[in-house]
Amino acid sequence: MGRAPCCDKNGLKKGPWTPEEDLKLTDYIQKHGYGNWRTLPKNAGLQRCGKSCRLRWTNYLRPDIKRGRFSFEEEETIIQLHSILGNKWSAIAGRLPGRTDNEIKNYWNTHIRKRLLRMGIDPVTHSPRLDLLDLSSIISSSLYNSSQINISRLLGVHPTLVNPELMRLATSLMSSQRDQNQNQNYHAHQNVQHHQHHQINQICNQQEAEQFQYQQQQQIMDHHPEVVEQFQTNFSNFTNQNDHWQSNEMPSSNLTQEDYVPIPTSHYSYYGGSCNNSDQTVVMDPSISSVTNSNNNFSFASVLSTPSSSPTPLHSNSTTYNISTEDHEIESYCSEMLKFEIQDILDDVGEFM
DNA sequence: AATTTCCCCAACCGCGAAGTT
DNA sequence: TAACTTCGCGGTTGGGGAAAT
Repeated sequence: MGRAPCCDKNGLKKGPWTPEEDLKLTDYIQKHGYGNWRTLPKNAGLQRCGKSCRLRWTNYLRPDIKRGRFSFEEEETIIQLHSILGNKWSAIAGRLPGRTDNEIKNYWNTHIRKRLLRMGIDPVTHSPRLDLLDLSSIISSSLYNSSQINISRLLGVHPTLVNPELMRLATSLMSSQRDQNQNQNYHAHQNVQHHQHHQINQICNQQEAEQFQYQQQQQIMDHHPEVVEQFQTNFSNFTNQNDHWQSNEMPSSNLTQEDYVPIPTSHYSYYGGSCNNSDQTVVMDPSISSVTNSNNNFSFASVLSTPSSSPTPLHSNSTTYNISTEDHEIESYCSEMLKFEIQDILDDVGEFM
C-alpha cells in the first residue's frame, strides 16, 4: 500500500543521467520549484519517475551541494554524530552543510567504516574490539620497530602458536566487560535514543555469538580461575580507560597521564607542519583535543580521526587531505595505541599458555 | 599492452511515515 | 477510518575507472 508506481511499469528511463536531462530538470526547478515530484518529470519533459528526479536533484544538481573530499572537521563530525545517531544519514547530513545523506553514507561505508574495522574499532558501537583488530598488522608493526613491544618476547613463543581458544577467551571477556560498561552508559544517556538502540542491538547480537564460545571458555575458566580473574582485571582497566575518554574525563585513578599516552616517535609529523625531528612527541591528551575541537565534545573516535597536535594539513587552502596517506597514518597511530594497551593482556595470555 | 581485480559512488529498490481523499 | 498517494530514508547494486598482475 502506498508505494509509488515503479519506473519499469511506465517504461520510464533508468540509469545514469545525461547532461540534457540534468539541464531540463535544473531549468524546470529554477523556474517552477520542486513541489510535486510525481508530476514534475512530465511537466519538465523528462522520461523519468519523480523519485529519480528528486534523487538527482537532492544528491547532485542542487546548487548548494559541496563537492570534493571531506575535510578533517567534516569527518570528525560524521564520526561523532554517527556514534550518537547511528545510521541516520539524513540527520547527520543536516549538520553538515552542503553534504548529502547519500554522500555521507557512501563515505562512511567506503572509507570510515573500513578504517575503523582495520583499527579494531567497532563501527557500530565505536568501541575498541580485540576481535576486530588486525593482530597480524600489530605484530608485524611491532617486529618492525624493535624499540617497541616484542610479541615473541611477551609470549615466549612464536606468534603463530598462540592458542586460538585463548584469543577467543580474551575477546569474549573484553566483550563482556564492554557490555557491562555499555549498560552503564545506557542508563547515563537515556536521552540519546538512537545510541541506545545500537547498544541494545549490539548486546543482543553478541549474546548469540558468545553462546558459541561459552562452553570452551567455561572449561578454561574452571581449570584456571586465578588467571581468568587477573585477565578480567586487566580488561576492566582497559575498557574503563576508554570509557573515561568517551565521557570527557581523564581517569581518576592514580595513573598518570603518561599511562594513557602513547608517544609515537615518528607518527603524525605528516600533519604538523611545525613538527621537527627533535621533538615529534605527539601526546594523545583528551584535554588538548577538547581544546582543538570547538564543540568540546571529546570522544575516542574523535581522537582517532584528529591529530591533537596540529589540525593543519599540508594542503594549503583547506583541510582536505590525501586519503591513502591519511589512512596509513591513522592506522599506525591507533595501532600504537592498541599495542600499548594490550601489552598486559598479551602478558597474561603468555603466562596462560 | 592486455587482462583481471578492486574500489568508489551514482543510482535504484523497498519500506515506512506522513499526508490526502 | 480505511484506502490511497507522495515523500524521504537507509540498504544495496552495478557500471566504470584505477590499480594490480
